[in-house]
Amino acid sequence: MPRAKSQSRHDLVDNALSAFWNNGYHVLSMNDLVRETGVSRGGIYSDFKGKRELFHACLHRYQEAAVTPGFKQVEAEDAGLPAIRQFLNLRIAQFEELDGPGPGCLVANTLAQLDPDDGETYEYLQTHNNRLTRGFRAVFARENKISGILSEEEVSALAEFTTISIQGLWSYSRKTTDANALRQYAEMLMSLLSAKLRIAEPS
Amino acid sequence: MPRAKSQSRHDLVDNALSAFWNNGYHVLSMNDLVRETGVSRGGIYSDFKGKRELFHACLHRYQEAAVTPGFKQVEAEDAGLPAIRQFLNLRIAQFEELDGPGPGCLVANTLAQLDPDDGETYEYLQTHNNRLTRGFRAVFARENKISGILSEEEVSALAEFTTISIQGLWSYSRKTTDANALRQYAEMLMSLLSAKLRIAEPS
DNA sequence: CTTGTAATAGAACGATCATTCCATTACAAG
DNA sequence: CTTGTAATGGAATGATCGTTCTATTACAAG
Repeated sequence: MPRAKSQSRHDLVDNALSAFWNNGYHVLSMNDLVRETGVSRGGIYSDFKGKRELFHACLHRYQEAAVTPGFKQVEAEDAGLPAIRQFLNLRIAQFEELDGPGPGCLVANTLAQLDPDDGETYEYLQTHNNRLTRGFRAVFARENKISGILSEEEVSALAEFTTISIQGLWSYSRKTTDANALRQYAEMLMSLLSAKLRIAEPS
Repeated sequence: MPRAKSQSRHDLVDNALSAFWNNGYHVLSMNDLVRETGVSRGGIYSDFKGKRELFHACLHRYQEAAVTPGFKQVEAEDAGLPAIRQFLNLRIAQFEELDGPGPGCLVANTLAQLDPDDGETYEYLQTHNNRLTRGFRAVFARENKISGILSEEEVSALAEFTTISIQGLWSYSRKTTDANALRQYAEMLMSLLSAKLRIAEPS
């Protein structure tokens, strides 16, 4: 047993994820994947039917490796607006550790280069966005319960707005090296959300 | 003279633009371009050095063909928040004329699949975003002059936020067929901007 | 040690890529 | 009509793509 399969497969997906994330599905070749993951061609094809199936595994891993660590605070039972700010801060802090532009959001990147008839990938992206919107909506509903200013529809609309707007942030983070611009966006978003919910802005 | 060059070149870029816009740079092959534009391989290569140069011409055409028609109202000397709303409405109306999801924003799409060391394309995308931010900032500064609530820095931050946030809208429009979701986003954005500027929301 | 197996490196394959080239066609100018 | 030219369709090229296959290596179990 030259290589423990379960462990190697874990590393394979992990490394493939960051490779896809940084370079994009179409730009990244199998040669690149072999080099970046350290796993041979045969090894990859013994675990996955092909490039696309490996990519789908990476999309799944992306949730638990990149989204969940920050977003579980937003999904917590008692989460408020500060949880959303922490979610943004975490990703911006990760961005700051890099020298160049960040990889953005794998889901948003994939969406921009999605083959129109790739239904399987499409559904995954939908699931991701639904998760974000549901998390935001729960937070907004909780915050709104205090004042009760917004209707249920307005709370949902605000959650969907936040999901869409934040997609723009990850997209933008691929083009800039200035973490301050991202922080400024995050501050402004929190300010606008606080105002809409009639909540005193946190210092 | 079997084909008037100036006219054919105009059509070539126009058709190539919509092809790139819908399919993305890497997915679209030269065979596709020949088929979609109706111009032969030789014709394309006599006008452009290659696929990349044609794409850059399309990025340039994108400004005048897709961005300017709606955004010039925002850039007008007397433009206010309603001009921004009209800008969004126009693009959403164009989206509605399609049956499936829209092509989103060519700049945002390109950004998500940008080769990290393609500086020329990178600079073009920067220019596009600067144009949007400058337009928004002028509007916000004008609207803020009435009440004077926001500082100059806050006006700039709000403009940059708007540019980034709207990128998310175009990204999202690639995944949905529901124009109402886009309209709901636009309404919410305008509502948040109005609140920040302490302006009575337009009915 | 030998044996069995899992993973390797890398050749090979057919398809497709961007690009180049060329013989042919279409049409305006003379 | 003939001539010149601009554009065409399509073959050819070399590179690279995703995928398959094979001979070899590395290592645990007996």
